[in-house]
Amino acid sequence: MATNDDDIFGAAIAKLERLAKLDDQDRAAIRALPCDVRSVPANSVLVRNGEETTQCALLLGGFACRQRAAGDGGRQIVSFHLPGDIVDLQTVMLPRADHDVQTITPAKIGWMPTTALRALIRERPNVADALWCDTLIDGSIYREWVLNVGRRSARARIAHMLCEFAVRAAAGRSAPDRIQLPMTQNDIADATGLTPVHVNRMLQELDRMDVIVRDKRDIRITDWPALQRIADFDARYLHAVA
Amino acid sequence: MATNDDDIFGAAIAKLERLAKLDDQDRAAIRALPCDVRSVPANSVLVRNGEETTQCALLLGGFACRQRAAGDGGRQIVSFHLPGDIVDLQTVMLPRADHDVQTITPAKIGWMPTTALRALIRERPNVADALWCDTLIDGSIYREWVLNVGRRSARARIAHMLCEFAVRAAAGRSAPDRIQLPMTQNDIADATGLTPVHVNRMLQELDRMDVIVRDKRDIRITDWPALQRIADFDARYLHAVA
DNA sequence: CGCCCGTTTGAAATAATTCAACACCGGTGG
DNA sequence: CCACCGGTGTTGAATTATTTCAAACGGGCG
Repeated sequence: MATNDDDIFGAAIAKLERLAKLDDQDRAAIRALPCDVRSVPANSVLVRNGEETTQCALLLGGFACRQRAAGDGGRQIVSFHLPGDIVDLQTVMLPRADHDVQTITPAKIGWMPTTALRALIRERPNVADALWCDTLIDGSIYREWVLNVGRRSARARIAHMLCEFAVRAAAGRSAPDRIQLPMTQNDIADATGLTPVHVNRMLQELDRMDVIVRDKRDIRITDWPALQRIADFDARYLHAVA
Repeated sequence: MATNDDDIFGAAIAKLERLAKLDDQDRAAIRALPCDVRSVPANSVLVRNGEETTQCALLLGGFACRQRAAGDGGRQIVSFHLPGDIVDLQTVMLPRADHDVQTITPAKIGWMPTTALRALIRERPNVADALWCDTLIDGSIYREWVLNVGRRSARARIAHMLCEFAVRAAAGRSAPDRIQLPMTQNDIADATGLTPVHVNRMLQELDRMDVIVRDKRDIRITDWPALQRIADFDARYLHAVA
C-alpha cells in the first residue's frame, strides 16, 4: 500500500477514510476509477453555471473556489477547495451545475466520468457513506458561511476565514501556525462579502493587534487563541476534519 | 394508493418523487417507517447544537427554521422548512448536530429512528438517490443564501427571501401570488443578516414600489416579475422543486 | 524597462445600525 | 368586563461600519 507516483488518489482516500470505514476492496475500487489527469493554470473554470457535466473534477494539487455570480456583476465565493476535494460531487446526482468552480492557483485535476462514480457509489456502500458524509460536511460549512457573512463584523469574518483555512489546510494534523494563502485579498473580499480595500484594512488591523504577522500572502498566526476568539471560531462545524 | 388520514408521508413522498424515480416497493418501504407523530407549539427546539440524536424529525405540518448561534448572542437562520421536509437528515450520517432546528409555528412532527432511515437508505437505492438529491439541493440553497447575505442589498435580500419562500410553498404548482408568512420580521432579519427595523422599512419600500401589498403577515405579490428582478432571483438553484 | 496585477492609503459618501419611543393586538387574569 | 402585558410592528434621529472613488506603490514577469 506504499504511495507511489501513480497514487493520485492518496489525498482523497485519506480524506474519505476520516469520514467512514473503508476496506481494501473499497480502496481498490477507488483506485480503479478511470481518471484523466491534467494541469491547468490559475483561474481555469472547472465547472460552469448551467452546464451539464459528464466528468467530475478531483483536485489533486493547487486550490480552487466555488462561486456564484450576482446579477449586478458581483461574485460571492461560497467555499474554497484543497487537494483531495472532489470539487463537483453534486453533479453526480444533479447534472446541471448551479454555480461555478474555478482554480485560484495553477492546479492538477483528475477528471473522472460521473457514470463511473455513480457506479462506485451503488456498488460500494462504504464509499457512498463517506461521500455522503463529505457532502453533509460541505453543507455544514455553507451554514457556517451564511452565519459568517450574515452576522459577523468584517474583522471577525476575515479572522474566521483564516481559521477555517488554517485548520482545513492542516488536514488532521494539529496546531496550524503558518499558512500560505493561495488567494488574493480580492478573493477574500468575495468570500466574506466585503470590499477588497476593507479586507486590506482589517488584515492590517489583525496585524496591529498582534494576532497575525504578514509577509505578503504568507501569514503567521502568532496568537491562535486570540484569533479564534476574534473570529468566533469553533471547529466543530468542520466535523472532525481535524 | 388513495391518501387517507394515516398517510402522513404523503408530502414527503411527493417531494422525493420529484427528485428520483420511486417504485411501489420504495413507497411501501417509506410508508413502513416507524414514525411517532407529535404536535408541538411554536418555538420548540427539535434539534439542539452539539446533541447526539437517535431520531429524525419529519415536518408534517407547520414551519421550522434551521439556525446557528453567533458567539455574541446573535443568531443566523440558515434555512426555512416546510411540511414534507426531513428537517435533520444529516444526523443519519453525522450524529452530532452542528446547529439548531426550531419550529416557528405550532407544528406536527413525525419522529423516526435514525437506524430505520439508515436501513432504508441501504436497502432502497432509489430512496437513497432521492435523499441524496435532497441534501444536495439543500446545499445549493445554502450557497444561494451565502450569496444573498454576502453580496445583495437589504432590499434585494428580503425580496429574494420572499421569492424563495413563495416558490417553495407552491411546491411544484405554478404562479405563487399570495403567501402567508409564518415568520416574524425578526425572523426575516435573522435570515437576511439585517436588523428588524431595517426589515420593516424595506418591506414598506417594496410595498410603496407596488410589487407587494401587505396585510400584517399576509403578502400579496402584485408584480412577480418586478419582485424577481429586485431580488436577483433565478429559481434554478432550487433544482426543479418547481 | 515598462507594464500589470495586487496591495496600500486617504477622504467623502452611504447603507444599515442603534437606541428609544410608541401603537397595536390577542391573550390572561383580576 | 376591563386592565394589563408581552410580543410584534412602526417611526424618528443620531451614529457607525463599510463602501466608494481615486490615486499611488511595489514587485514580478514578459
